[in-house]
Amino acid sequence: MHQEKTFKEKVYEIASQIPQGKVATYGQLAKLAGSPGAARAVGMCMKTNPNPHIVPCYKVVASDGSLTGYSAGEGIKTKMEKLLKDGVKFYNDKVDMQQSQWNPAL
DNA sequence: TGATTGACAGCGT
DNA sequence: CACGCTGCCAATC
Repeated sequence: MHQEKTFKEKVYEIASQIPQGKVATYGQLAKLAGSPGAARAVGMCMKTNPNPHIVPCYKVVASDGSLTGYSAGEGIKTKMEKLLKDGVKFYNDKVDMQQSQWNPAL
């Protein structure tokens, strides 16, 4: 292996570090991965997600707290249920970013 | 190598 | 408040 961890590898690692009861936005993961603005690239990584059991992609939500993507189970519905099970606070059909957005510095 | 894709983000209408 | 368009970035075909 010559190449260092690629962007998506970093994203997977960071996503797996999201604590229980918290969520992160695509843009946030992108920034933590070293490429702020690559929110779309992060989304593609989740889609290609080769290891869904180590990458809690359901903890990754849109910047406004709305759930996007997720093709497993009932889709967004299942994703919401998983987040609720994790202790994430919801507000209407969106995550309460005020309380549940992950703060890596914390 | 080039073009296309994709689970976004921000702003405008 | 809901919808649409543009811009950004990395991976994949």
